Amino acid sequence: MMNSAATEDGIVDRPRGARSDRLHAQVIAATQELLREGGLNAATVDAIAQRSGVSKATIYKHWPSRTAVAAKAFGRMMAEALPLPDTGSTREDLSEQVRRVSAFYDSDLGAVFAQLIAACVDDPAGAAYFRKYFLDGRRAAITDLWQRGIDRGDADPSIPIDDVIDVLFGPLVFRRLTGHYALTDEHARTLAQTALAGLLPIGDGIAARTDHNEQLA
Amino acid sequence: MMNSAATEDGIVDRPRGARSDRLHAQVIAATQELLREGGLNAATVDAIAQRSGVSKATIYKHWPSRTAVAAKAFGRMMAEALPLPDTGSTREDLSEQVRRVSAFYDSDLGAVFAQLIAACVDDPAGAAYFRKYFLDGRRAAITDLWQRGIDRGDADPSIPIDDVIDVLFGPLVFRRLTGHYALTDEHARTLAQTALAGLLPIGDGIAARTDHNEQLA
Amino acid sequence: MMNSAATEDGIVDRPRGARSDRLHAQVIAATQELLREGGLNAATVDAIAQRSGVSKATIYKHWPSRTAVAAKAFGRMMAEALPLPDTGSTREDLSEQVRRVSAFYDSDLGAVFAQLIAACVDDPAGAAYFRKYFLDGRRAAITDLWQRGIDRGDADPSIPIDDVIDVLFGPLVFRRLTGHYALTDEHARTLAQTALAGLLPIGDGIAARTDHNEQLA
Amino acid sequence: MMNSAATEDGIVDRPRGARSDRLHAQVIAATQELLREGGLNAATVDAIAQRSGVSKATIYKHWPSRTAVAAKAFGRMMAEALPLPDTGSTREDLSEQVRRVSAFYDSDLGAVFAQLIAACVDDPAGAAYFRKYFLDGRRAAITDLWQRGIDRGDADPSIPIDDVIDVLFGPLVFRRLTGHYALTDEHARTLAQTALAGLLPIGDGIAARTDHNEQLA
DNA sequence: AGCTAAGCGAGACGGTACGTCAAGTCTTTCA
DNA sequence: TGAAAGACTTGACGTACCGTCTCGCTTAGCT
Repeated sequence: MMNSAATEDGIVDRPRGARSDRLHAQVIAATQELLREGGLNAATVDAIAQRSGVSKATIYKHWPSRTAVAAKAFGRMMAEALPLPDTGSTREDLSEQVRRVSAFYDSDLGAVFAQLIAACVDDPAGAAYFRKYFLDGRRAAITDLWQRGIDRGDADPSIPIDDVIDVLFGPLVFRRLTGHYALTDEHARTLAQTALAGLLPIGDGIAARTDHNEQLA
Repeated sequence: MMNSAATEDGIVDRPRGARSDRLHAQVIAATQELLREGGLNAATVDAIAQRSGVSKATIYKHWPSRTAVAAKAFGRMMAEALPLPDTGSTREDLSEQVRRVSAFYDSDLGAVFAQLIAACVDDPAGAAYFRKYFLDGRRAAITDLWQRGIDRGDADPSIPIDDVIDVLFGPLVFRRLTGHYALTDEHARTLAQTALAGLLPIGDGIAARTDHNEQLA
Repeated sequence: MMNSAATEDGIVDRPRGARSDRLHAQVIAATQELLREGGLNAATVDAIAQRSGVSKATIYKHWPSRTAVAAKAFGRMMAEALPLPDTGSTREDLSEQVRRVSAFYDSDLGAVFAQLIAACVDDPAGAAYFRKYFLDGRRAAITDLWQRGIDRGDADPSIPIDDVIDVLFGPLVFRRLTGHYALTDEHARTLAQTALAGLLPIGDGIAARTDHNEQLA
Repeated sequence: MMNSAATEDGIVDRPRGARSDRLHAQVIAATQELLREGGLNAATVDAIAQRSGVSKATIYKHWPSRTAVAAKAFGRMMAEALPLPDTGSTREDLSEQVRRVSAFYDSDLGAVFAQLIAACVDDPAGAAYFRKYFLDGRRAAITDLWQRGIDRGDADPSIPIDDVIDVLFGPLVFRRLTGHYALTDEHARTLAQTALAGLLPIGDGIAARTDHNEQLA
């Protein structure tokens, strides 16, 4: 399945050199165009090869699978999208971000996002690329935002950041993939509120948002 | 794409009659076997036809797509799995359920679940089946659990049930699909706690878990 | 390598039926065109599929390999070529036929013949087709010619027909393939004479052309 | 197609010098190993380059094509194989040689021989190498044998030597390539007898093996 | 009981993309 | 400066699976 040296996480150790880098960039650019024009289904390896002028064989030397190419191209493409809000309030920031991400998922590029996640299910190597070139960046951004909150004193440092991120955005991913609940701004706003406030009332055997770590003992 | 009358939600209005019902059951049974043996990839339409003794053409008269068949088979297969806990405490019940679902996602059949979600992305008709025969049942169960909490007084009736469900289980789906965070029992336990307690402390401009609807105004 | 039921000699037992027959004929016709236009190299499976309107997958259901398709197409194409001479003299007939075959090998279609033979070397299944649809017919024709000579009394029935054929035409094949000796009419005429007369003089411990079987004792 | 100066017959005029000679020898040796181990298909240019430690570019400076390399390697490899018999009788010598060559063609290296001939069909430059480094030597040997016969008086000097060789060995080549007739010792023996005695009886309007040239007039 | 028409089994088919392979060319780097 | 290393293009390969389609056979259900 893989035809190049690969590090343990499935990321291919691609050829080095100026020429190689140029080809690499051409492939990414062509893939981005195709993703924009017709989604993941349009970004076949043949189409990428043709559009980029780089041969299929070379593409398979640089990436382990089509999904990996698309994941990297998509990650680069979205790098500057969805800039973080900075209202001074962590609650506001997160709520706003949930709404923005919801709107994004509901867009054409959001469909590409869904296709990529889907493609990762049977392609662990591709999934590694998706995480490295898309997810990691997104999650780092939210982590920054959260850290600001901690510094400011309105975020609880004892909550695992992965929980923070996934409780806020996991629901949107779930909804986007199965379509069981519409990705409207209204729903996003409510979701943020629900997630941020916690589901159950205080005093149900647990103090709300205090002493988080203790509860695990 | 569809070769039978279909209702607006993509569910095919299949032929009626005893014979038809028998064939239907055979297909579902064969598909379940195949899903168990080799996941979604093993459940090709050809394989289902061969194993069930029902022809491909007939299968496509009963379902709009392969995904739809698999979704229904999977739904039936999982119907009795993951029975709801009933500890008397909503918090305990939900926390326990999050852990069970996490363990399920981490299993072989959890992989099938992920494959089905993935397959739904480019197959709206299949997605309708997945929702109808799998998701809806799951969500109804959690809804019941939540209702018990409301009746008991430890659940807030103003929170949209879709938020309840998705905040608790969306993170697990997200993690299962991209693999960015392991589905361990430890993580599940913590996640439940985080989701149930709310992310931010009380007094950050909002009262925790009270007067939920008001906030939307 | 083979994806259809195949008889022991490598000939695929292709689907039956009117539609199937029509497709079969289309493939053969398209292949013949391509062979004429650009030789074996032009008759790629993709090209045949495109030109014939028959899909690649179907072609591979009817034949075990590209060589097999080409061999059959070529055999059908050449069926009426090179009609046997009938001068009343076996010597004259054979000599004439050697010259005709030499001229044929030297032509464009002779090049295709050489390419087919070459392709058979690493494709036993293709070779079976080449023998069945091309060689066998040719050899049967020479056998007929030879039988006329036997009936007439000027051919020796004790000589194995395979020796007759191969001594006369094997040299031409050899020359065509390696190009070590030109396929001129002059050379063909001389070759026929040499082959027909025998290489060594009478009285070299063996009687010329008499009692063939005895010599083996 | 060719990247070095080449003489008119396709033989590359390779670089001179001690270093160059060493590289040349390494390539030939590596190719011989590969041919022995896995036939022509194993002797890919990449494999030869790797095994010999000589780069592909350098190989293409010394030879016009892969076939050419293999042909030369094969020729060198077979140089001492199949030594000529010398029984004192031309008939015996030739008959014995036909049997030896038949046995050789039926061996593993005989398969390589067939693959090389096949490869020459679409590679005139390679064919030139095959003739120069393999065929020519073989043919010269038979020519010597035949000359001994002429000197001895039991071979007819008027028969073109190319006819002698091709009538005797062309049939074996033909049989080896298409597999239409088995390469058994029995068949070889009979073939030699047939070829050496001539196909048609004396008195069929031509004197057997006499006055060969006259017949052409 | 026989007729008829829908339902069905069997499986051929087109389409589309996949990932692979090897030949031959070209570039970069090293000694 | 010449070769090693190896990246790159090209072109074809054979495979897989989807969803469609055609052809008879079967079997209800009606006459």
